[in-house]
Amino acid sequence: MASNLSAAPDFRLTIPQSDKRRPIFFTATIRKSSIKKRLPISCNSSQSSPKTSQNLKESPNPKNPSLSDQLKPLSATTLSTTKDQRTHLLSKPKSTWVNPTKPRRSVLSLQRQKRSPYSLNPKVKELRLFAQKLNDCDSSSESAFISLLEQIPYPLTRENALLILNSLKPWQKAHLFFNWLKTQNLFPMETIFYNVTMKSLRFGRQFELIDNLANEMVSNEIELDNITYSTIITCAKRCKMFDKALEWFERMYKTGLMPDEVTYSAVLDVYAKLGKVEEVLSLYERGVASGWKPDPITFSVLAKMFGEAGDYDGIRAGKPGLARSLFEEMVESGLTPNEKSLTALAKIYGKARWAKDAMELWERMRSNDWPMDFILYNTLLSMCADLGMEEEAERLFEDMKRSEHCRPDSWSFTAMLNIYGSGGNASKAMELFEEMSELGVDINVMGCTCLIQCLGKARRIDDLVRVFNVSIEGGVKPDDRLCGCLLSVVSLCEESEDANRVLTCLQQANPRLVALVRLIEDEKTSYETVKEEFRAIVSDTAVEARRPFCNCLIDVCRNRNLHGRAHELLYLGTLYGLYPDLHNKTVDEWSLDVRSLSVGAAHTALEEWMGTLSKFVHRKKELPEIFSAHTGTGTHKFSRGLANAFASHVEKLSAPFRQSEERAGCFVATRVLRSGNWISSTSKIKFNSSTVKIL
DNA sequence: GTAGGGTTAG
Repeated sequence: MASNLSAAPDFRLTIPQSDKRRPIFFTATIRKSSIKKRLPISCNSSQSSPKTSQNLKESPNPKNPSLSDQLKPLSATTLSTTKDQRTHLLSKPKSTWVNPTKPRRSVLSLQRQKRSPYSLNPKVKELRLFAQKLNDCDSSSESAFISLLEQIPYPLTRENALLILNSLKPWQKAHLFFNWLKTQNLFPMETIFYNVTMKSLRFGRQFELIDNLANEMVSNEIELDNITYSTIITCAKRCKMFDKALEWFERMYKTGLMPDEVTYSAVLDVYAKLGKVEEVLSLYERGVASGWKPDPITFSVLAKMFGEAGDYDGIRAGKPGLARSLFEEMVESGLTPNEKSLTALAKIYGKARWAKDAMELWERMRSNDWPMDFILYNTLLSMCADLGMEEEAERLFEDMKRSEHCRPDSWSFTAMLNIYGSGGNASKAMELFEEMSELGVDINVMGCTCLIQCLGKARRIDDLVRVFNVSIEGGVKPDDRLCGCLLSVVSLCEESEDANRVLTCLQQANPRLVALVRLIEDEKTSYETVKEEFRAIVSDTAVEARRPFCNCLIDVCRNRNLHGRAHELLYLGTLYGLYPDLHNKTVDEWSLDVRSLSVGAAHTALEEWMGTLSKFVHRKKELPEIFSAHTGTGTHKFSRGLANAFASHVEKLSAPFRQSEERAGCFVATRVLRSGNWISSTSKIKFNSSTVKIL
């Protein structure tokens, strides 16, 4: 086949814009350079320079499938792609893939790149000492470093140079040494010298230097091997330059080099970090179809992705199930899961609220004597916190105390504080706090937040104030979440004296927020004033704490019977984008989603919504058949109680919503066509139960 | 950190 490099098609992977949110497989297209309507995979894609592209000896030879080809939807090749079948595929890859008449092209090399054998260097000790001297010399002076280098008391053979290069840190020194070596012309600079230098540069996150070195290799026709590519790719990944990582992966394919499993799993992780779940699964499945048996590291990459991709408050998205199938497959194939694989899985089970699987996993870990480290212990404790498994957490915590290398640290204590906190066990949480001071384990801002939340719910304001003060003295820097937590306690306080004591704590952490509370409490404050101060504070607050701030402020108002102000705040929250998915309207159904709202904010939102409906009725505008309000089922520990509170509020308003039997966590009312006679009274709309059919 | 891949919260 004639190969004309300049006319070679652009094989960059592209995803049609309209397909970005498709649940199953995206469509990859091989784009000719003239077609520009597609989105590149990265938002900031940079093309390699023409010079390096040519030097890479890229070939359109179909034996070297491009990444785009790897990612073609399986439906276009041999597999159907429904979720059920995928789960089956993951558990029985071989039987699904056998196709003797048309074997699939391999996408990765099953043989991991061999390293050159380590030759024993008789001068290893002395050379290490010399390298240490180089490491110790003044980093700011290049000339001092070079002159010291020139005093090397040993012949600078290839092996000696490699040993020194390997021992130099930080990256600046390794880089200097490497550049100096090149000027000495003592021996040819082979791939391994570049690889070792690149690894050092990676520690310094010096992607640009690595990129330069890689291009230099291409120019000088020094072979780039799998170790080179995986180092480049992981450096780009660590620098969050995902487009560069993928670009180098593409370049590797184009030169005809097959990735081995290390490079391949590094790339899977790049896609995982980009949130491109379907692409990861596609690559994974193709790898398996090539005969690859993924190892525990690949499992961790996939499992971590599943853990982050799941919509855990929604319909569960099927991802935890895939992680479980993969895990079982891995164990069945004879691999022993390690600490990191187990950490990833424990995290998923916790987030997915899969208590039974979590318990079984733990039993298996114990009976099989699978490895544990302190991160795994801490993750298991967090999992117990997610699942409310207090006794199991206590057992684990005791295990840690008895262990030699996994003594509880501030993470472990925080997890325990979270467990006692979410279980409402303020006494045990306080015992833990005392234990921490005895053991000299400092409480951190997260532990402090959990404990204060717990003490606030138990109305133990004395303890709360003490914990806050001790934490501040111990160096805790309050963040926005801790402030939100204090504000939520303020909203719970029935006695103004208690509220004021908590506000005194909050004053130290966020005086402006306290000033806002004072403003909104004062009925004389104008809406415009509240709006301006609210906007200023929200824009200054961490994104994840903005909505909680607004929720709490609304709660404060409601608890002080300042309903008008609560409505103003809900409006402001909506105005500034804190409640983006609150309302949804289709022709047939109008819905209100209050899952991310506090009880007070949810009440306010319902009143607001019904007020709007009332206006529609008055104006005789067309109404949908169904009205629904989503409170969630309360499976998440922070959303418990919302459904109950909502139910009683609905009853108080005599609104005809009832919990739906078919749709969990959903209140539904429906309009009766024959009448449509909606009656409103005073400020609230009343759905007359004689005219409204209740589902 | 002895040429390459993956781990922890409120």
